[in-house]
Amino acid sequence: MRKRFYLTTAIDYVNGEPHLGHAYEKIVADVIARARRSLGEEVFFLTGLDEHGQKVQQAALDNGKKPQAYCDELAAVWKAFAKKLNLSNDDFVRTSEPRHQTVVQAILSKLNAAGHFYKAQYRGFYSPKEETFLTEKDRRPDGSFDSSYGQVVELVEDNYYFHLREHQQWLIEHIESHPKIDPQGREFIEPIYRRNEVLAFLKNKALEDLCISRPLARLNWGVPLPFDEQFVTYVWFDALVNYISVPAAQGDPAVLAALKSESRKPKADIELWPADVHVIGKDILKFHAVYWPITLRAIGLPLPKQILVHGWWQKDGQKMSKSTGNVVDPLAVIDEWGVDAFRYYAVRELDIGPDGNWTDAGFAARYKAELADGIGNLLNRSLKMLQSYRAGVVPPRHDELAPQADQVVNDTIAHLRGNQLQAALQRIGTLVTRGNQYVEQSVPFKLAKDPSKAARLDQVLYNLTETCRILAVLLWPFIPTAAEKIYAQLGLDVSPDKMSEAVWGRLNVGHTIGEPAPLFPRKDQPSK
RNA sequence: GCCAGAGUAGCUCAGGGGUAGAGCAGAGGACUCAUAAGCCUUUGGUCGGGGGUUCAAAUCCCUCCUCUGGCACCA
Repeated sequence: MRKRFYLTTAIDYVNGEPHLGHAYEKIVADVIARARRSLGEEVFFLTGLDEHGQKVQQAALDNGKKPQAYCDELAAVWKAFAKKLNLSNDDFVRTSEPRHQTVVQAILSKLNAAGHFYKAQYRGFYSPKEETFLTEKDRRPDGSFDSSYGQVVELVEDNYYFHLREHQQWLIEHIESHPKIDPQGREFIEPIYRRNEVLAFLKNKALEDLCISRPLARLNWGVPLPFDEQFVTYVWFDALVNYISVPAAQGDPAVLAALKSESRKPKADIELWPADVHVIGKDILKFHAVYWPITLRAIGLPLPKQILVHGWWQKDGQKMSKSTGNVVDPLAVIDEWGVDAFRYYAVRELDIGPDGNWTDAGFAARYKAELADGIGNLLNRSLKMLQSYRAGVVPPRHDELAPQADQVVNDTIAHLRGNQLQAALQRIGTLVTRGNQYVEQSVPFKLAKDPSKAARLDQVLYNLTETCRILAVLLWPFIPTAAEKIYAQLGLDVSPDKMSEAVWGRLNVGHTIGEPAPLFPRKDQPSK
């Protein structure tokens, strides 16, 4: 029994269509999850849905449905989306689930009993569309509000607030004192410029207390406050708790102890909290880097080890927007190109952190150059030669390319441990290039014409075949089904899902490979 | 407005006082095992403008311009 590598994605707001941004974040998390499993760690990968709130309530009403029934329908869509992306998540949380809500209420009770909340009257402007309170600062000189807020109403109402100010100093210190949490030098908040933003935010002004309730009269689709039935919980407070409500439901001893839960029995074999990585978008950094750590501290739980912040995608250099039709539909791309190509491009094109730019031409170019003509062609030419010249039977081991393969394996593992997924793919790409160069230099097709060169041909064919096998193991976290196809073509009936197999020489003499077939079929674009 | 960061080859970016780099795109070549794939060679740049420090500046300083991000919301 040992602690699992626990990683999460943001939970998506159910009331919308899955788009490229959602897909990207989930793929990044999935690659990390698969990489860690491949490296031999026990992993728990969580994703899910945020279902409460005004907009969902309103949308359900507009559709003539009860919120729960409405969410059930949409949840099916989102779960199918996760499957389509080939996510390897271990659980899928929905905030409307009882297992989640009981934890939210237990936390609210605990924090309230400990005096973290107070009730106060709020008077001011509110945007139902954005579910947010507005201040005088949000007002334009003429007194109006930006149209993005929709209809703005003036409210006078009581609400519960979470004392934050007393937490400001220790949080600053925590962020500053946790710059390096492992040998790769990962920050508590990464990339470092996001960390600096949070520090600047915390240092520049006093935190305003967080409003954690909404009056039942205005919103009933939420988790009721256990100590005041006239209110439900603010959606953000509700949503963040998913990161520990699922561990609680799974029986994580640390979380259950903090909640003093008597209804659930700890399971000794499930140690999840603290999370190793929260993968989030830059838009929700403040919730994860400020409100969430403070909430955890108040509950008495340790903080997550890392918040990994990714950027946003543009399409053709422009912000994606439904109204202009300037969007990338992940499902359409996957249907046309396959899920592996989609996963590959997303991770290869955009490093975790900066914003990226999706272009269809760029996608097609990478598919052709790196997948079809790169790894795909190397595999195909290697196996076809082994099939033609040696009837598909692996010759005796030979280690000509072993040193370079070992280096690529070592570097790739280091990159994966540091969540440097783009760098890992780039490094793997150098082994593909090396394989193709090796074919040109060793000219096996010429050796095959000269019977006196048979021994040399054996050597070359072994090096090529073994390189392909190593590549399958390295690529598995990124493009699992393609990696498995490589193994199948090599005649190996297991999955290349263990990095410990990325060791030169595991392919045995006398083994017979399977049938070669184009891994990423070339797509000749109709010339327009 | 304020605070960061960035402006280097057609594109994406690395370099960070001492002869300008990579990948892709473009051009040329030899080959033929392969998904007409791959490999080799190669053309591109007064390193945003101006001023300064220095024997020497893409690199340090000043100034201006432009872009991006954060300061208020959103995967």
